[in-house]
Amino acid sequence: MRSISPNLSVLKEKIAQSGLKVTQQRIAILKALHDTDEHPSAEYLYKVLSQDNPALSLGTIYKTLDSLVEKGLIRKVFCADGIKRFDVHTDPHSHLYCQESQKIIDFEDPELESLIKSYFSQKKINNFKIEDIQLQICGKILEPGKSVVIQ
Amino acid sequence: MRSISPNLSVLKEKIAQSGLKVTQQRIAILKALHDTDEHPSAEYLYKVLSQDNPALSLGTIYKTLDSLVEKGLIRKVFCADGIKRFDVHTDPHSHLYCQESQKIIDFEDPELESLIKSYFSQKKINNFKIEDIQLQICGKILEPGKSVVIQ
DNA sequence: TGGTTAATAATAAAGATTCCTGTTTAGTAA
DNA sequence: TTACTAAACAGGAATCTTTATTATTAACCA
Repeated sequence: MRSISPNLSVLKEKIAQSGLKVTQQRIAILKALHDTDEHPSAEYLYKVLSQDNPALSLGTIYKTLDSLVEKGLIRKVFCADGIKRFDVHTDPHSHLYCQESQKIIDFEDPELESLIKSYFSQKKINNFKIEDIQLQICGKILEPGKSVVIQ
Repeated sequence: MRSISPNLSVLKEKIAQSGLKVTQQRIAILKALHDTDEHPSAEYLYKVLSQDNPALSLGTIYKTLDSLVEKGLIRKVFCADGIKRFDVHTDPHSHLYCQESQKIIDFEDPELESLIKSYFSQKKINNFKIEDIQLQICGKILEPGKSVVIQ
C-alpha cells in the first residue's frame, strides 16, 4: 500500500532544496518516515532509529520533525490522543483513525479530495486564510490484523 | 454565535441520563464547556473554574472530561498541537484552526456536512466501522480581534 | 583545508496527563 | 431522615511528552 521509498540521494536532495543542512540525522529521520505507514510520533522514531544510531538524541528528533514540517517536507497529523504524529505524505489525503489501536491509515480518494476542494473554492470565509484541510474518519478496525480496504 | 447554554437542571438531567452521578464538579465542568466558544483544554477549565471552586482538582477535570466523552455528552477535538481539547457541540460540524493563536472556531454548514455524509454513505470501506467524521480547516485569522465570518 | 555557523547530544526543565490513596459525597434503601 | 455503599473527589506523586540549555561536533563554503 505504501509507495516505494525514495532512495538516499533523493532524500538528501529534498533536504538540501529546503534550505536545511543535509545531516545524517535528518536523512535517517526522513527515511524512517518514508519507510513506514505508521504516521510516527517522535517516540516511535526514537525507538526505531536508536537501534542503528544509538547516539541519536530524542531532542534532535523533535527538532528535526519541526524543521521538516516548517519546510513542508512532512505534515503534522491531527490527532485526538494528544500525541504529535507526522506524515511524509504531503499531497491531499484523509485519515482513518482506529480508536482502539490508535492506528492511522491513509485514505486516498481523488473524488473526496476534489469534492472538498471544489466546495471550499466556492465558500467564502472572511478574515481567515485557508492553508490546509484535513479530514479524519474515526472508528474501529473490525478485525485487527486484516487490512482495511477502501473501494 | 454560541448557542444559549442550557440551564442547570437540563445539565443535571443530561448527566443523570448518561448514568453518571450528578456531582457539583461535573455540573460545573459541563456548564463551563457550554459557557464558552473556546473548545477548552483541561488546563483552561481548571483556571476558569478554580476561581469559584478553589478546591476543584485538576485530576477531577481530566477524569470528568474522559467520562463525559465516554458517555457521548462531549467530544474530543482533533488537534495538531498535542493538547487535548473538548467540544460540547455533539452534532456534526467542522473546525477552523488558527495556527497562530491556537483558536478553534466552529464551522457549521449543513451543506458541507451533507456533502460529506452522502459521500460516505456510498463509499465502501471494508473492515472498518465509521463512528465519526471530523474535518479541520487550518490557516490563519487575518485580523485577530475581528471575527471570522462564514458565508 | 580551515573557519564559521548551524546542528547535535546530553541533560535539565517544563508542561500535560495519569495514577494512587485517604476522604467525601451522591444515590439508595431502611 | 438516617445509615450504608459505591463512586467520585482532592491532593499530591509519578509518568509521559515536549521544550530549553549548553558544550561539542559536523556541514558547508571560501
